[in-house]
Amino acid sequence: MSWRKEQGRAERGYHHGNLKEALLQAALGLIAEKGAAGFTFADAARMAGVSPAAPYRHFRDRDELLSSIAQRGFEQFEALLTQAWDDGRPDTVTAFERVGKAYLAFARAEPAYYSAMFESGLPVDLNPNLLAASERAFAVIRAAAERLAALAPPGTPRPPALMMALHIWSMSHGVASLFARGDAARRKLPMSAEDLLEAEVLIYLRGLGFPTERRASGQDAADKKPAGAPSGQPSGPWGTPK
Amino acid sequence: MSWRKEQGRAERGYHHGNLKEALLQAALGLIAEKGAAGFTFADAARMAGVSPAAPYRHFRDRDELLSSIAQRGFEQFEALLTQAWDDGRPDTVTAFERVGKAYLAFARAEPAYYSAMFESGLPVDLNPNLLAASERAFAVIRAAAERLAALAPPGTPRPPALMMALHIWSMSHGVASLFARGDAARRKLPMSAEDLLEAEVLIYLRGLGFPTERRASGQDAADKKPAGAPSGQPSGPWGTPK
DNA sequence: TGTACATCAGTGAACGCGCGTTCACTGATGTAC
DNA sequence: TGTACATCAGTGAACGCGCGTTCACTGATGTAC
Repeated sequence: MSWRKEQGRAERGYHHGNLKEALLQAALGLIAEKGAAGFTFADAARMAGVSPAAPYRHFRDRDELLSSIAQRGFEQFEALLTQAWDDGRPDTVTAFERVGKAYLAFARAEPAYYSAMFESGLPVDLNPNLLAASERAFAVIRAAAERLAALAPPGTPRPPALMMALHIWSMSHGVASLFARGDAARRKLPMSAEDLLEAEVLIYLRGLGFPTERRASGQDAADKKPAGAPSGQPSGPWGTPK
Repeated sequence: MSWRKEQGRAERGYHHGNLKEALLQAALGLIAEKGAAGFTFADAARMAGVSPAAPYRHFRDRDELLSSIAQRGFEQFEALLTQAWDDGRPDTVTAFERVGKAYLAFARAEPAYYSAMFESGLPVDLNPNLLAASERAFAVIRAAAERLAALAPPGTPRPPALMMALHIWSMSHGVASLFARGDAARRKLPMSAEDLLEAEVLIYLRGLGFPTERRASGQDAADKKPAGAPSGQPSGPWGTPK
């Protein structure tokens, strides 16, 4: 946000120059503040410092603006997940865990995008662009699940990689929606959402036959995690069972 | 819905007789139709066949009506979960699975309640009645988790029962929100949400050390499930891994 | 059993408001020659 | 390099609409005696 945006029309001249972008930013702010349902076209125009008719040059209506935001959200989400996955480095299980945490981080850091993507009531299946963006994001999780499936120890029955990916998605989504959202509807929790999800994923992976002692694959040297990070007990991230 | 409700004022007389209830029902219908954000006080009044001022005799404002619905939703939810849990019969694992399915069934059958409870943006933590109702519902899951924890085979590390309960909650919530919602925002899935969740919970339970061959505890006689129900392969509910 | 009165639930008209959308317009920008 | 013109982006006034909320009111119900 450059300071020029704050100046309003006095210094702006007749043409805004970057109104489409400004409207998207304004809407993001409004959604973060009042929820996807609370934002209005007129309000976005006002925040961008233009007349209420101006947005119609760039978006057919409110819904088109909202789906643009959802779409951009999925793109950023995909980028974040890709970065977290880091092609499975230093080892598949660690990277997999990191993807889950990235999911939470996104919900927390970008409540407006999250809300537009998952809670705005937009029928994702009916909007081809949106659906494609959503699927590209999910594809990151799916690719990670494929790698995990290929690595799974034999002997334990396991579902297809697609289903594993859907499991991870729904775990992450459940924790994020209930406990890691960036707005007032977040529920309080006697632990961090990250620890909750980490334990959940670890138990799940153990159910697939993976050994889940931390750093079991012996790649400690490559592990980027700082020493002293929480949840490092050998028995898992939840302390000692009684 | 009795036919009398449809008649409007002509046969109703000056007093409605049951306006509070009628407003709740009307709001439920509107929320199911247009989402929690889309329903208006005036619309509810219109549907109940009274003037726009009448609702103010029963609810301070729109928000109070909305939280009443959320609260009632949590109460019905609690009842449904309690019934599904059935005090752990015929065996704990089976009953536990059934609780998960009841979660999905609720999301599907009562999209309006579900939306008011989880997606309306109501800050549950700030409304004591609502919070209490929400916690009573969660307590059912928690009690089930306690029983499960007490039963867990020794040797496998496991988290406190509270955390296990939160895991089940978030799994169910994730699957329900993404794939089993009763409205247009539901995402398509190449399998049933029920099967997805069942597999997820089974893998999770296996990760806790439970044997997960179906009906492992030998109480088949008491099992209420009809023969021929899907997902009965011995290796789990997802078919044969390749 | 009847009457007087208090209480309650819903009326209907009115208000100010902000929204979405349209319209003819105008100032700015880009381009052909 | 200059000019004419087309195109584009934003204006501002206006519209109809439905909402939330208030108000004095009135019809119905219940109750004391």
